[in-house]
Amino acid sequence: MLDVRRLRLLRELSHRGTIAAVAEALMFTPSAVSQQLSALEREAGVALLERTGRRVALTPAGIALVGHAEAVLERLEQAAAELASARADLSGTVRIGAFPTATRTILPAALAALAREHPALEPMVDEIDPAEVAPRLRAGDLDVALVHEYDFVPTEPDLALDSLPLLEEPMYLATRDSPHAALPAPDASRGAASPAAGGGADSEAGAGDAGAPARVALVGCRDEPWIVSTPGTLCHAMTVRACQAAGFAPRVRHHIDDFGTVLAMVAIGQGVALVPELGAADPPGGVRLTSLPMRRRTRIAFRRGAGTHPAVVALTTALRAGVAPSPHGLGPAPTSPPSPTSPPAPASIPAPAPSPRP
Amino acid sequence: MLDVRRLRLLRELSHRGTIAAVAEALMFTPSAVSQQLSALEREAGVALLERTGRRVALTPAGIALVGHAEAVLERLEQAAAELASARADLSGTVRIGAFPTATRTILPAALAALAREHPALEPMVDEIDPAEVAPRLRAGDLDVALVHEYDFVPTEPDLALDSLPLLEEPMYLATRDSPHAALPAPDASRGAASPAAGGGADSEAGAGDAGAPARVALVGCRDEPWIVSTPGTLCHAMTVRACQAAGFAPRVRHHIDDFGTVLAMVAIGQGVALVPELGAADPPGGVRLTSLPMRRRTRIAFRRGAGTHPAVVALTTALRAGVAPSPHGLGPAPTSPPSPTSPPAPASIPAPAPSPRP
DNA sequence: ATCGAGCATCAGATCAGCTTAACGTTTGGG
DNA sequence: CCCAAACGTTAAGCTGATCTGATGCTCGAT
Repeated sequence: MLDVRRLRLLRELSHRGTIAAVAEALMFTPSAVSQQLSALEREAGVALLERTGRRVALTPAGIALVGHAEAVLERLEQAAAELASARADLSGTVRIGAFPTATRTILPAALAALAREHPALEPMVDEIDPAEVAPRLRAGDLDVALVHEYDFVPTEPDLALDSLPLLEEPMYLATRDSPHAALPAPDASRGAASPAAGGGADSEAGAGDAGAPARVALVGCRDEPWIVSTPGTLCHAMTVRACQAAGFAPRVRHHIDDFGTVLAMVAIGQGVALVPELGAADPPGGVRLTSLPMRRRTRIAFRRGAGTHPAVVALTTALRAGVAPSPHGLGPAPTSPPSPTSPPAPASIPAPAPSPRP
Repeated sequence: MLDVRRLRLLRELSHRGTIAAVAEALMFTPSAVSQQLSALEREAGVALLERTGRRVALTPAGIALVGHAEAVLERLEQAAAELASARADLSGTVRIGAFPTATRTILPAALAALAREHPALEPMVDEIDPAEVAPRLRAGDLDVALVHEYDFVPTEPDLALDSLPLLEEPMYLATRDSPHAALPAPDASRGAASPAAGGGADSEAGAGDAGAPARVALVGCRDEPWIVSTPGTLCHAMTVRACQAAGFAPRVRHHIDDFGTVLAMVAIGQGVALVPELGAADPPGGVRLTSLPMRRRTRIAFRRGAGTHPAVVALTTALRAGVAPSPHGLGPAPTSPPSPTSPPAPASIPAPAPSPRP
């Protein structure tokens, strides 16, 4: 009988590409992974890995086997979920991954509700960029994660993961708002003073192609210094891609992840930035927020098969309850098909942007 | 992650009922099985076994988990089958279980063809009663098995196994055929001299209810001594049930498994017997064979998921080729729906017969 | 009441699998 | 062109999981 633990190593290898990465992800030494994969090949009787130089690649048989591994692991996840449902009290720990903004805005209320409903359930939160979520969910480091996806930043599907929509929010262009501004006024300057008041309702082109109108708003800032997130994060990719789509490459001055800090920097004229509504809940004075027709969609991701796990259900319920009745303009995500085959969670930042660079 | 080896123990327990039986089947000591199941319960966090006196029973959670175990093991079986397909040469050993008659009649030709087509494949044959096939397939002792099922002997479905039809043959009542017979002549005495000549085509009621006509033929022998197979075998159950359905309990004189020997005993007047056509290919003189409207269906059984394993496919092909062009009256099984969800293989001799006893 | 079947537990032995350490190879950069 | 970092493999040693064997208990049958 094929060893499922070894199949799991193979699956990780198919995602990460190198044995060293698999080892790091699953907390082993590369030696152990190498030995176990060799053993797997031995019991399979077929070559699964092709040693090419200092790198390994999966053979067709290896790729096929990964498919079976995914199926088996999914079923085991389902079994674990059913067992957890059978347990009388919902106890143990849930490891939650969340991007920084979510940790501050939507998570606290959800955790409070969770503690009220299930006192024995101990949530553990990890602040983590969505780009790292997929590997850590697969590896079992995390059980649930809040991720977001932006227009312009495609998400590649992951067979091992599943996700449900949570909310959708508009994006804003943050510029300095001073009467004697040296900044060129953005053309589409209908900017609301605070999105918390006006809400997301004033974003004109709700769902259509976000390219053209966004370009109009952005090109006015093509010569401004930009404040973006740390390279490697999804938010960094988002800003760069949006600018590329508008036809220019942003001149980056600062790398700052926290949107509160970003807005403070904008207020003192250190640059412009793109911020999502949740990151601009309480903007400092002197910042003009221009609603863009780009949106950010936040989803709840988990391992495929774990969607019925009571802890996941409880957290999902708590998160939705915390989002739905909110007076904020950001509505809950349109109750889109909550099918289990809905677009999976994002993995990592892929492929270069298709737009040309001047 | 749930340990699949332990899940396999749980599945076996659900079939066999006692830890001791599981241990014997999987070549462990009861101690090891007990420890592993305890460990499984610990990692499940729920009670899976209910210790009731000196016996264990599965809890609802345990039963549910068995369902997942079946699914996981089936998928692993599929994976193994696909890997074997990817292997260039079909080599290794196939362990085949077959009932004695099949071992002598249909298996040799198939093994010869198999050796011709796949010289590197080494078949190992175990002569075994169909009643024991299911456990041994599940345990991995066997890879493929020839089993048969009789009218009157219901087969209980087994989620872990799958099967394909191979052939169908009529049953005969064997009685002494002497001019000055002290035996009462069977009413439906149209007996062909040799079934190999007349074939199964002269059995009147092909598929209909076999009860009534069979009763007519059998009741004439209600006072004869009977020769039946060893208790515990499927063939034993078949004769007893058929007689019960005809309204009497057979007076058993001999327990003999080999149908050739049975017919020899019939020829010298030691009793009467029910024999399938394959068991009566070359009957000795002095035996009258009366065709009955009962049929025996032979199937090829294997673990669910292994249906695409090249070794299984090769053996199935060889068996079918050996049966189809045969000049014998016994046709190949009517090409009934070869769906993978066709009636699974027989397990063991179940439930008492519904017919009353005088 | 006694016996045997079945299961749990404990101590000891065995073996699979992990880590450390050392080595060969490849590849990208200076 | 050369070097250093990255990657994978192998050998040796160790640890923990798991199996065996012995013991004790409970229950049902003779």
